[in-house]
Amino acid sequence: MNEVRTRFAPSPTGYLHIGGLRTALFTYCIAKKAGGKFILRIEDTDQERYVEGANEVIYRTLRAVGLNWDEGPDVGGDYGPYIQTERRGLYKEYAEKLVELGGAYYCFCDKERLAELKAVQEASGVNPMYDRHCRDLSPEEVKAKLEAGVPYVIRQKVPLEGTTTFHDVLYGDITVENSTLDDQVLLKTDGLPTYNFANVIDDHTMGITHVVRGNEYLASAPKYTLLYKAFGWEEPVYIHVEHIMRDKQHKLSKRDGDASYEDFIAKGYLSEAIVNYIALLGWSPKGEREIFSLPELVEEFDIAGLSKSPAIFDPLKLRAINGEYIRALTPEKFTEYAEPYIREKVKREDIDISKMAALLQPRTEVLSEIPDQVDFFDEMPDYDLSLYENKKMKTNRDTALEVLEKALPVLEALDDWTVKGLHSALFGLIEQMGVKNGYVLWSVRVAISGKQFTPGGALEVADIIGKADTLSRMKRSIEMLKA
RNA sequence: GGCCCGUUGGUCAAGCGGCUAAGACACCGCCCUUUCACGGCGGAGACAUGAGUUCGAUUCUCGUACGGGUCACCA
Repeated sequence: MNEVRTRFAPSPTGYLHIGGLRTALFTYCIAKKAGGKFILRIEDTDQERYVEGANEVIYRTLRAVGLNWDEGPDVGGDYGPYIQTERRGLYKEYAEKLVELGGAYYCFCDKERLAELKAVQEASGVNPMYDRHCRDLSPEEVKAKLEAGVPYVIRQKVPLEGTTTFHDVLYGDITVENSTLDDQVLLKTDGLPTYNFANVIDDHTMGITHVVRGNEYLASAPKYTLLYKAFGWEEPVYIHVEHIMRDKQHKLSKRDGDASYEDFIAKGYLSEAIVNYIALLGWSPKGEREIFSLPELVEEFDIAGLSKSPAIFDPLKLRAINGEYIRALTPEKFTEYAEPYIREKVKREDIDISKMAALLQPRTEVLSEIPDQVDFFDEMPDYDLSLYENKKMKTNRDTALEVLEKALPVLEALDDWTVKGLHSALFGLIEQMGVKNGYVLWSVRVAISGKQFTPGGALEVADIIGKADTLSRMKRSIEMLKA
């Protein structure tokens, strides 16, 4: 029984798209579920698009989410090198071998001729395809040109007639007419392979058993099948996955500003939540549970749960899942994550961050929304007195003034400045006045926060900002109500 | 345009010939509650369309519409 070997093969473009990350995730799951190997390969054959430092972005992101590879550029392995430009000689060798096998041929057409050809074809409404001008050059002609140093490419020799069928786990058999297939370039003038060729050579020589890739490759898949056949190699299992969309007609793209993993981290999303959410885009687990850690995902993963139609990325759902992860955090961990965000707005040193974090945790879905929730702790903002008007609490400016004037001395006399102490003091007043809790507490909370919504109620806010600040804020609010 | 693929509520989706067509997010209402949240309960909301096959189609076949992919010396 052969070991399952899967690979993630990104191009170093400088950032890792969320769709690519999802492909990596599925690829990883397939390997790990079967106890196999997950391999990282860098597809950098396009010299013009090379971006400095791009490989590191890939390593960093994959490691951050826990998709550790068993073989790859920086960790090595028995099938290296794992960077395509470092395998350059291999492709040429195989390309030449394919020529001998009759599956490819040398082509000396220059770009000008090709452009002209394409222009003519387009003008006459024909599908642009290479006209196979060099396909039947005699061995002597080829030899002469090669010796003369004429630049060349090697093209695939697609059968003129018949059909080709390839198999995809999700889509089943897909059959196409060979006549619709172009004699695509396999080896470029610069001696490097095109994706179409490198991919086949690498997957085979690296012993890849399952290929997960974006569905944009579905159309070229038959050509790969032909290549495998020409070499006499066994094809890997194909799984083409649909795209992640921004809306019904647009893919989630770099231009949307929120398509990369690092964008989401910067916005205060948790790594685990991102992974969990993207797993649910285009894949569904068997049961009704939808919160999974990476190891659980591996355990739960089943190719049968993959979807054949595109999925629209829903930021709201990501938020909700992120909220679940935040709530599941230990208080210590949440405090650690939240502190930098709290500190954006809260500078005073006498504040108990962990108390504040405890209030924030159940009402935070994304870390970046914390600053706006805590902007009143350092200093109470100016606020509109209409905040005191609340129908349900039966409060208004007049009742607020009455309540605050009664509460002030009670609090001034309070020594046990804790939530517990505050509770007994204010509830004593409530009982004495014979009113509902909210009648008193609503006004107090507004008076010391100046906000309609706060993390925690009057007791918690008073506890955190301390006695002195609470009293001075109340006095200020009383003055405002009197004016 | 040619070729390939897809189409279940607003979104993600379960479903694989017979179901009152799951569930989650979002939305609405109620409860809990000192606000907002959290939590609990409930509600509204879908098989693109036309034929066929079948005793019976969301499910199978074909057409139509709509959407996506692909047609590079990019991956």
